[in-house]
Amino acid sequence: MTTNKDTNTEQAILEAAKIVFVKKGMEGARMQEIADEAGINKAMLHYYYRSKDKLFEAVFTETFSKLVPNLIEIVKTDISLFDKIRIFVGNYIDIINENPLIPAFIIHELNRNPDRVVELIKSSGINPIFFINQVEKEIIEDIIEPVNPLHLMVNMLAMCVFPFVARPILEGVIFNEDREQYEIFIQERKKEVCDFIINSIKKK
Amino acid sequence: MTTNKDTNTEQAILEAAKIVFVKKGMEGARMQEIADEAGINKAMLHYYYRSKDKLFEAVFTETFSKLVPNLIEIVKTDISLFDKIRIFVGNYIDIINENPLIPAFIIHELNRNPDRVVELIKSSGINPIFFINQVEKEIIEDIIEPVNPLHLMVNMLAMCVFPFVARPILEGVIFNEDREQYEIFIQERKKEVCDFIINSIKKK
DNA sequence: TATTGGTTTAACTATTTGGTTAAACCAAGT
DNA sequence: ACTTGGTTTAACCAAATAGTTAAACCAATA
Repeated sequence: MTTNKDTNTEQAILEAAKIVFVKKGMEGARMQEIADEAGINKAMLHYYYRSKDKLFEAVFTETFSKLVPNLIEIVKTDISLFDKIRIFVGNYIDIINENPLIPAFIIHELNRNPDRVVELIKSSGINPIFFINQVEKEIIEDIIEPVNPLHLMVNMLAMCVFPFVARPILEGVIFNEDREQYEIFIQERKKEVCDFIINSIKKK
Repeated sequence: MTTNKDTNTEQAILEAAKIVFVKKGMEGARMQEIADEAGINKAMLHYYYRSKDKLFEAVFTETFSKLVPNLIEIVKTDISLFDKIRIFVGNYIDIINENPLIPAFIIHELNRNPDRVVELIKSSGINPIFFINQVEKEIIEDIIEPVNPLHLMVNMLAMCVFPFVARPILEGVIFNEDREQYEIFIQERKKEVCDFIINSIKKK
């Protein structure tokens, strides 16, 4: 009947909604602002996505899934723990660096609707057991020092995510609003965090 | 003129507002909900604090200052880096554990109003230079391995804060909603994080 | 007891905001 | 050219919500 201009508009809405929702969270975002961002009328949002809730749901699911698949692959790959940590940390930091507001977005939603987020994670294929098993295996094989695998994993994730969540603080308090320096810092971290972890668990 | 019942009410409002704001953020919170929580009329909120903004400001400043002074003392104390890390991590985790929603609250506000938060931090007396200097000193004195002090500091903060921000994920995905296990995990971390850090930077 | 002045309440207002609707628009098919 | 059916718009509605106001309340005190 007509061209699939609908796909364009629908996608444009999603992109705009992503920008606004990720920045302001569900409650902070205004439908009007999303419409403006997409350069369309407010009624279009409802035409394509029924309600604010539905639109948010679409944005959240899409945003979340951007973070996951790559990392699942890495964790399942059959390589040494040290290599795995290097690749995981490097990729994770790179991915977040491309969408640096995502962590705060997920944290906000995690507070607002913990069950949904947990459910999403569970059904995403993320399973910490792979990583934990490998750590335990390499401890037994005397490749690394004894270490609690769960704490190790949480430490790794923490060090990757935190600098993005705390970006305004780092940029404002440490780097005197110099974005360049902050970006260098983030790039450094890919090596720095790995060295820090491996240094801590390697056999002496 | 009258008793200082006003102080009671004013304080009651602040407590109630803290609970609601910390949990739901500025936009998610409703004045009516705060009034209900305080067991008073909605108009009282405006009588004592003029506007939602002003009330939020009061809550945020108070909440933030709960986090800071203790830690500033520790950082300035003249003890070895290892001792300092042990005390800092232990105290920081304990303090947050008493108000576990504060980190997410600050993160949310950090996104909404970065400048205000950065200003507040700057004027709070927090100064990373003390910590950084000590790290550099102990490197020169050959007490610890060479390490980038800034990354070290960020790593430490990250590992302390992250488990609270990600609590629903840990509890839901790792501990199968068993709050007890999560609490044990947090307690373990006070030792685990310190060992992890010190292990990484100590001379071999 | 009557006055005073801060405190509290209930009812009200103005505005914001998510959502609806009916009509206009436009590209494709006949 | 005209019909058709999805797309887009402007105007509108209803609910939610921050904020206001005027009157009632109450404890101290003269």
